[in-house]
Amino acid sequence: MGRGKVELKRIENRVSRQVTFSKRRKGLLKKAHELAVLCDVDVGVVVFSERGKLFEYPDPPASLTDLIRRYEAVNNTQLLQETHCTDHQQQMIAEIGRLRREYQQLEANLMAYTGEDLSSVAPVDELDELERQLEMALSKVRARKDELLMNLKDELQLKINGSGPHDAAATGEEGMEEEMAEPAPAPSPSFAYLLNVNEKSAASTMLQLWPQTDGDDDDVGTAGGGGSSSPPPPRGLQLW
Amino acid sequence: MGRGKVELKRIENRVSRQVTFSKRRKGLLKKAHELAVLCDVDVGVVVFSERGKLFEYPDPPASLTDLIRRYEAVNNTQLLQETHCTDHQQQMIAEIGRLRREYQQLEANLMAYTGEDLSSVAPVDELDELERQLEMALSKVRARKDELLMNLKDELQLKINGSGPHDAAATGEEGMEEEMAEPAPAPSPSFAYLLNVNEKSAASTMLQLWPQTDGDDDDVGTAGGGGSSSPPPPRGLQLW
DNA sequence: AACTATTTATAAGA
DNA sequence: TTCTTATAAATAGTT
Repeated sequence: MGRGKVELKRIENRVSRQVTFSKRRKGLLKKAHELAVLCDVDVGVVVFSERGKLFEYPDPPASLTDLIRRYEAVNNTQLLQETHCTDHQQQMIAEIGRLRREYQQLEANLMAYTGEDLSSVAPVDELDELERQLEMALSKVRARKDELLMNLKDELQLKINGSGPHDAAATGEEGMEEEMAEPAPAPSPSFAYLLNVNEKSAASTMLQLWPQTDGDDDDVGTAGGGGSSSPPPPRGLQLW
Repeated sequence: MGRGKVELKRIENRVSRQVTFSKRRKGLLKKAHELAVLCDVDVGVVVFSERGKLFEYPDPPASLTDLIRRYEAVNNTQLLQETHCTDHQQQMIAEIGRLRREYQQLEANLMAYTGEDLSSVAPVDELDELERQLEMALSKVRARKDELLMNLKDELQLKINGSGPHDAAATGEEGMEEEMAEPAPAPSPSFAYLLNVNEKSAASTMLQLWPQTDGDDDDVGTAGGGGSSSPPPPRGLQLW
């Protein structure tokens, strides 16, 4: 509903995400209310904004608590009453501070790299360095592109020469790749506009922060050529 | 929505009430899902039919329990002074999760931009786009460098020629932003190797997480880049 | 369950 | 953020 159709995926633009959140949250709570009234049933809704703010139905959560009890009864769930929070709070605070700092730093780097905000690159010689790096990056990207294109070309040529009862037609220029060139890319998480944070698994959310499987947890094989870097270390600290 | 408007009151007819319940319940859960995905937030819905049957979102109620826990935490906090920490904990947990996700995303972008790891940029046309962006960045950086160099040149020339004690220099045509032009960068956060987190600015930043700028209802501005972020509820207990 | 005619919800834009 | 408007969706009443 709206001027345009919208894909069911995380809205990357921060502002529109916020706006949409506001509108749809309101809509959802309204729907919940209508359902409850029209059909004379019990409905409970909780929504946590990105920053942890709570929105709920019913509004005076008088009965929401009861609903939750009912829910737990049905599910045989028990809430743990943990009161030992203080210990870990310091650790969490530290963690958040660290993450914020790292994020800002990273963001500044990206802004510089993009040329969007060069204010963090004051001295001329740093600009020079940045220029060099960009040139490097550019050549790498071009190399990669060429590589892919060459692979594609080879594949197509094979199809034409080799077997061939199948159509070898449209190959002319419409280089539609069916998958991608051979041995490399695994994830391919939508590149889109740089700087836009794209999320793949928004759906059922977090609270799984420290996966418990302390062993290994990365999924993105980083570590490009030489500069492997380890980002936010999975710094242990089981909090629960 | 429908052939006719309906009053917001219990539908007396048993059958239509049942039918409407079925339709609207489905609609509600769908809306909940959309909200969760589009806005990347946590949403929980429970619906008890008249006969007590439970319907819920998220579907595999894996996290619904967590949501309830969060809800209780928030809820209790308003009443119980003792468990205040849990509230903050939940918020902190949410914050940490969000930061981690955003950090990883940003990192992936930077890795791509740097050309260090192009695995996230699979399709050829995305590489093409990236190439374009890098070229843009490069030209911006060069422009900035030239600009600085020109300023420098002018300044020097003025010193040689005019020798006026005061600087009336570079004002000539610099449409520069007011804040930072040339007058000596204060911070200069070491550009160095991209990806390297510079720890200098660490100290002052952190632990100022939720500025306590109490507002009203909706949460507003985020923080992502700018940094300013609007606080989660005032819910007492300053931790820092 | 399907099928429309309508009402709602909203995405964009101001 | 709120208002407005064009459209997409949800769904009430019908088949």
